[in-house]
Amino acid sequence: MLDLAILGLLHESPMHGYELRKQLATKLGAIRAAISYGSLYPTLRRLQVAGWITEAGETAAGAEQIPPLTSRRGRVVYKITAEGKERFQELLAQAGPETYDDTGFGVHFAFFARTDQATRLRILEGRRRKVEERREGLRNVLGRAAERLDAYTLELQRHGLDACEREVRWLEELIANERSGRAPQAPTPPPDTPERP
Amino acid sequence: MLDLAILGLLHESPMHGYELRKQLATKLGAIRAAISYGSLYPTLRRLQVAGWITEAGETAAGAEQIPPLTSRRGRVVYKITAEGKERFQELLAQAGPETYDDTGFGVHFAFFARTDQATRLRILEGRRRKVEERREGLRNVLGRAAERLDAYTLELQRHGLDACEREVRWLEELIANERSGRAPQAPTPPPDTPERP
DNA sequence: GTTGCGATGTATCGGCACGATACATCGGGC
DNA sequence: GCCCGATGTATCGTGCCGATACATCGCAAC
Repeated sequence: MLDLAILGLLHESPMHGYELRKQLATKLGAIRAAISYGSLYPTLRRLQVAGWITEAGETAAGAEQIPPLTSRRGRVVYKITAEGKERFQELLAQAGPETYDDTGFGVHFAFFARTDQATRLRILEGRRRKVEERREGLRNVLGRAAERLDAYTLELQRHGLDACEREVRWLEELIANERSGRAPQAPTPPPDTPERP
Repeated sequence: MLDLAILGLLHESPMHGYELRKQLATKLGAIRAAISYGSLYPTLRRLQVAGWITEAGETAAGAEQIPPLTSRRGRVVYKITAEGKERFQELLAQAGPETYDDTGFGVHFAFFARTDQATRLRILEGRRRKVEERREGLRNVLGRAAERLDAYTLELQRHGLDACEREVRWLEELIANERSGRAPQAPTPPPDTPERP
């Protein structure tokens, strides 16, 4: 999952690790807190040995003429390779089971702008299916096993069920939008075009 | 986190691993899918060497007189010890940062019936604080960095923001209920008591 | 009646991600 | 002059996951 996210961000522009982490935090802020360095740097190394990214060096205007001033470590800027772009598309389009869990779906969705409509529909429907299953499970528990659980546990299930139902509705809207070929999303689209003078 | 969940379930009754996994799935169905055996069995071992649980053997009515019929492996039933019960209370009441993330809070909440009101309030408020921070982060991104993100990413943030706002409202309700000393929760409590004849 | 399949049941292995920690530089406020 | 918070790279131990292996049981189809 990290592979996809990192390749996606480096697809937009080269970056060093620290910056990558910050961008990841804003781009995926709705999904996960912030990626740990204990995940980031090993992943970068993995992507590098696989040939999907390369070190670009820090040779911007005004560097390099003072190379070992104080044995400066220097930021390591990574950029995506051609193979990396292919890998990115592959990861983005492929649909394993982990594509539909909370994190996996979130990451895929965040890069929907780089996919085709068919893939978007496939992923949205897969996610819907998974959330519906979860919803049915919660409904069953609330229906049949309700008397065997305490009030707090039940309240937790109710809240979870509510979240599932909301997400399904949200997904339905997105799917309808995709099918009608409309723009990504317009939250309650305005009755008439306000950009027109 | 698994430690708390397992000790909590074994606190209710002794169980073997498979059953534990199923109960966990229904009790925490709103929080997480189902615990992996690759987590469950090592955790059970860990709890056992720590002295918090013990093997209770499978000596129910009608076993043991046919011990090695076909070299039967036999189910391993675990039960909680007195130290385990202490540990459970300790884990349940202690509030580290991981107590307030999605999973951690969910597990704690699922066992709220075994806590005192002060602890419940502390955890509910800690969780609220954390969700509020997340909410503010999303509001900032949607406000300031909106034009630098594509429509799908923005929609993801909107959906995340909505979920945060809902959860904060939910927590507010729960906190108000706790403070008023009322029963755990009553989703729009009925106007008059229907259990009375 | 046997065969085969799904549920029950215990267990390990490789790999990913996390939190804690260490270390170094830089700019600015006190 | 000094410290502190932001920037920046990196490793280590540990928890948890998915895949996999293996064994038993009841029962339904043939």
